[in-house]
Amino acid sequence: MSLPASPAPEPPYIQGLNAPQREAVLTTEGPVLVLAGAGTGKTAALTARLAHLIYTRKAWPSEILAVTFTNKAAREMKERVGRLVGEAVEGMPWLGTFHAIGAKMLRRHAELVGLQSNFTILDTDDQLRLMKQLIQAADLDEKRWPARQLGGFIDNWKNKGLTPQDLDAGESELFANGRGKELYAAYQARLRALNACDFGDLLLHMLTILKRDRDVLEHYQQRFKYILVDEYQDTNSVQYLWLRLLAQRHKNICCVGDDDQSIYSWRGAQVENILKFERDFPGAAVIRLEQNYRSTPHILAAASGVIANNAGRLGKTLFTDAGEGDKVQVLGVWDGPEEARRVGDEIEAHQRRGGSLNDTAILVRAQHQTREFEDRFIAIGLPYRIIGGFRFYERQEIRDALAYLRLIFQPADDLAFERIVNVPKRGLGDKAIAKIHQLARIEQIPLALAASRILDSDELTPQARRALGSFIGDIARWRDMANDLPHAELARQVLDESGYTAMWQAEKSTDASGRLENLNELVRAMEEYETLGAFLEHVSLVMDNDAAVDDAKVTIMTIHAAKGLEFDTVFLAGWEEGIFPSQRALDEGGNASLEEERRLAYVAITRARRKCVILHAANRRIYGQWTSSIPSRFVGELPDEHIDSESSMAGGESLWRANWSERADPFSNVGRGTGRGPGWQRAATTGGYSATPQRVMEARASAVSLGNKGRSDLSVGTRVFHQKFGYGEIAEIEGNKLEIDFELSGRKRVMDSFVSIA
DNA sequence: AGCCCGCTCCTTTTT
DNA sequence: GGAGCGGGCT
Repeated sequence: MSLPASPAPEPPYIQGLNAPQREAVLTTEGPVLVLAGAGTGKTAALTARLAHLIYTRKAWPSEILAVTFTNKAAREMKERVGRLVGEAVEGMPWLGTFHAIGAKMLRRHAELVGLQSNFTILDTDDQLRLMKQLIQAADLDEKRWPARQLGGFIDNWKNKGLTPQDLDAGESELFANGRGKELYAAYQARLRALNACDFGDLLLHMLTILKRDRDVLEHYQQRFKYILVDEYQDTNSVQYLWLRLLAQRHKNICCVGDDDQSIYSWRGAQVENILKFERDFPGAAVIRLEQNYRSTPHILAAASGVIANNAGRLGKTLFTDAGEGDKVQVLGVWDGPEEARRVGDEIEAHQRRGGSLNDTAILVRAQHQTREFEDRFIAIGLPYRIIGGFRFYERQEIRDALAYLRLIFQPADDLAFERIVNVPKRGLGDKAIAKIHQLARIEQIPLALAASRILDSDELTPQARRALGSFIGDIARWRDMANDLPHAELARQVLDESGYTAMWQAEKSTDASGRLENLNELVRAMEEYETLGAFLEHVSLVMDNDAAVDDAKVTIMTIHAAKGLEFDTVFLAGWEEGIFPSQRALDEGGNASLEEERRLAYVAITRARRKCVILHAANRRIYGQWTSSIPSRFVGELPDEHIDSESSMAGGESLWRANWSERADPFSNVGRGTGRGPGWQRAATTGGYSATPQRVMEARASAVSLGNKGRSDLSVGTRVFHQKFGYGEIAEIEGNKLEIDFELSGRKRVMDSFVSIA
């Protein structure tokens, strides 16, 4: 940039940035790769960069393409840029998620791939139903070739940028003995007929257009003077190809990312994209953000120690000015319930010291691990929130409601028709629906049209005919109303008159009221949108169900969901072989996926600002079976001088750690059984450990024998807590079996591992 | 048309 | 252990 003769006062967005951050902001021309370690002020630098481009008039807001992966990131960036540059700048039209931007472009050029611009964006459920139909139509056994699997392959192909025509025999061979290509093509044809897209299409169709249509490509190449990409390590092939094409003209592309935080390869993300950036964009400036503003030195050192075991990193050395702080705490416990109990205890103690629950999180590898904590926290009345699960628009009631609206606005939306033709129950069974399908297929007409035609025939039973007749009549009536009612009001009436609201009101289950609430929220949200189309786009692409952070609650979530977040205190639960690293990763992905698990561990640890507690249990119930487990290899990779270890079992913890430090990878030679259950469990029973150091076996044996001996912390008269039976007092002890007088449920005989000291 | 039972399969999931 | 699914029964 050109500098005035006398040093100008620093623009506000530059203040408070360190040297490399400034460099990331001011190096506007040419390709730039910003390697931003965890907690190094990446977002601050990114938003300042955007502000700088606008402030210095290098580009209008509408000439900057800024892509993120999450709506949350996009929203945050938009807000922060707005704050830096002021109201003068209207929101950046091309700042958003890849998918939102893809949809926006595709609506403008839909006809180039055989769609209309008002195409529907399908959710996973719709896709699955479609694929089931196609598998049936192809006369395949759905048991052998499940729709889910086909869906997975198609997703993968789309992530790689492959259309059906691009598939080679090898790819096609993956599904149904080489019929993959045919089914993929059939699926795409069906989508086109329905004027619909799935998520993958939003990017793939657009890529097809950019590759095929010079005018469109040149238009966007010209427009986007500057391109900015967040979380570059998570980009997949289509996204990469997109960016390469779009950046071709001005070559001002700035990618920000951290190869150590690449945890989405299973979704098609290619870490290679970030590793080969300098080759893809010759002359690229590489800037490293290494000063960490988040965590204490011990936490940082623990995380660095773990990630150092990965090969092929670009390499960064994080440092911090923060004061010492506590060491990372490693806690070995007896079993899952004790793990939850210990975490609960610590949080309650934190609360008593005046700490807030909002700055505390429990991070797990897999969703099902949240359950143990949920049970415990309900029992002790500790407020918590679980992040994850269904997104707003993935909820059954929301999809049903949207299906009504879709059918009203797009009579040809067969998927919507199928979804709600008998919801609520109208007495239209498989037989009646099969007949409608048959007619639709023969006549090549939409289901809704076939349904109204079939009413004129005597194909249906009188009962079915009456039901279908009134359904079709209702739809037509609502379609008329749509012309002069605001769409929120229309939705309200449709839900009422269709009996859909009544259906949930009649339902006694506990979640029915929540569903009614969701429906209300859906209608309320509609009011804010000009058109139904705008609303539908919002709901399927943008709307998330992040529960408002209203009152103080502990957050429980997966490590994946925690990426990009930070908490004062973080509990990392279930650091055991087979759980984390997950058995699937060890079995299927080889070293590459072990390294991804390790990056996950790195992400997990670096979420903590002040306090990080890592837990592992000696026994855990896996698929309903009690199994003994050994600590994760990642526990062994934590540098000794930065951790404090503690075990609730005599001698157990220190013995385990000794084993790990002796050998880099005691599992390198574990046999891969083909039986069911976790691999190490299989290995243990099939002798797969043969070449493993003896002491691992001993450690395992001691853990098991400890189990048979019973717990030393319990004695007759001890007051205990049991998940199912509540509080009680031990009346008798026999090995690891207890006789307990429960306050509410009387005397019961239970395993000691099921109780905790109250 | 709808319910119940038994079999199967279990990660992560920004859009 | 438990959700989801298909088959068979009522």
